[in-house]
Amino acid sequence: MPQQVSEETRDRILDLAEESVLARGFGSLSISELAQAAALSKNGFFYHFSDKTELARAMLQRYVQEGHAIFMDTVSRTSAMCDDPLDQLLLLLRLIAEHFETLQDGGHPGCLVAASCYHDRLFDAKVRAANRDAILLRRARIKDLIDKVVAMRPPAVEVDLDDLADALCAHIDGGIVFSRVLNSSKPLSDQVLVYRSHLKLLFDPALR
Amino acid sequence: MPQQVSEETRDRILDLAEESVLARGFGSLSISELAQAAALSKNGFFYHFSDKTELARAMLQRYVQEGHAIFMDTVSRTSAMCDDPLDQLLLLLRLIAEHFETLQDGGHPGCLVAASCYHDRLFDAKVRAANRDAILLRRARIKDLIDKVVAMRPPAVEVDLDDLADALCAHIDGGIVFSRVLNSSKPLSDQVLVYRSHLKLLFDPALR
DNA sequence: TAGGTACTGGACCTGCGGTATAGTAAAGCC
DNA sequence: GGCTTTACTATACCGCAGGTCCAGTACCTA
Repeated sequence: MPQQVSEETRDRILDLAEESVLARGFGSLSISELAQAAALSKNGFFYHFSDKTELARAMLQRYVQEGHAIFMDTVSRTSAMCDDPLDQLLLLLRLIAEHFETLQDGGHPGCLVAASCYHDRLFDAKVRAANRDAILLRRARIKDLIDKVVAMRPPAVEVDLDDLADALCAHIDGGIVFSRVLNSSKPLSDQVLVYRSHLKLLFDPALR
Repeated sequence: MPQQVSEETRDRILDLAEESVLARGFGSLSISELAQAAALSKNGFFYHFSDKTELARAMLQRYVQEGHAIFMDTVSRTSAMCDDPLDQLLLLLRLIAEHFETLQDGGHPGCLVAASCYHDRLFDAKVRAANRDAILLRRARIKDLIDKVVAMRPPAVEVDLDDLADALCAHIDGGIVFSRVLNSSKPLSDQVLVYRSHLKLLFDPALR
């Protein structure tokens, strides 16, 4: 009865799978339960995904694409709002922190990249490679922003810019762990603000 | 045939379980395989742990205790090596970074606290509470060190000291993700050094 | 009306978590 | 030397989940 298009059902499965994987881990994801939650038979699930690994691949791909789109969208909004690269970056971080803070009950659902890195032996080399590419792409996009800042004013101390770019993701991934364990969205947004404060110290001449 | 004491076998099981959980996640941990790897029958495993949840509890408990002991040991070594609190803290971070850098092939095995926070719905409230207490304890120990620094010299900008203490764990947890995904120990030690550089900027008067 | 799409239902196999029962080799004790 | 405890093994079993196979079927499009 294909009144419902394939894409819709696929996305519904991915939504439910993502929620479950972030809460219980990939190995504990039950395909029967997942199918039931998506109002499908077990075979209905296997019509869309050949097996669990293909599901994992699709989840990660969608997660990375969506995350990248949201990030780039926020970047373009901030660059429209102010001219100075440092102001743009600081504003971006404030927006990210505010976004995280508005997340209610239970805080951030979790980062699939971080979660899947703790399941990596479950996946094949393709999935791991996609994960690596996703991380390197994000580092590159953040580094673009930092590079623009550095071009205008040198940092207060010497620092590797790749590492500095990675540090944002580190604060976020670490902040997610705190937020989950302490069951509050505050530690996550606070970690973004710690990073923001670090960049201000590094680049803001008014503080020297 | 009790020529081997219970503790030894238990620790052997926990070692193997930890390795497997960090590589594949808790849900994918097979008790049959685990028992076989530990040269035990399946019933031999259940002699030591009543079920998977008790295994998880024991793993986390041991991980947290050992981690705390190593951390406190390193702290006492650094406090014997220099007098100034800032020097002690900066030295501690350098030692931690160096320790991480020496880890070969595949880098850091992973943080069980971070891994288990992505499996938390699998565990009971007791395990989650223990996890929370472990994180708060570690935050408190790091904050002790930062407090001593602040007592001697104020930070360059206002910053929440709890958040600053959390940031170290965030850099480490995030660094572990990078190290695992990029298959190198460097990103992890670099993240510790980024944190170190941040603290120097905040507290070192020579940089102002 | 033919063929593709998006499924359902049911049978089946394998393997795992977990339980139960019976047995056993070694060590410690009295 | 016998008794108990410790630390297991072996075998059998249950229920459930992942996954495969096959036969069908309601709807849509050409």
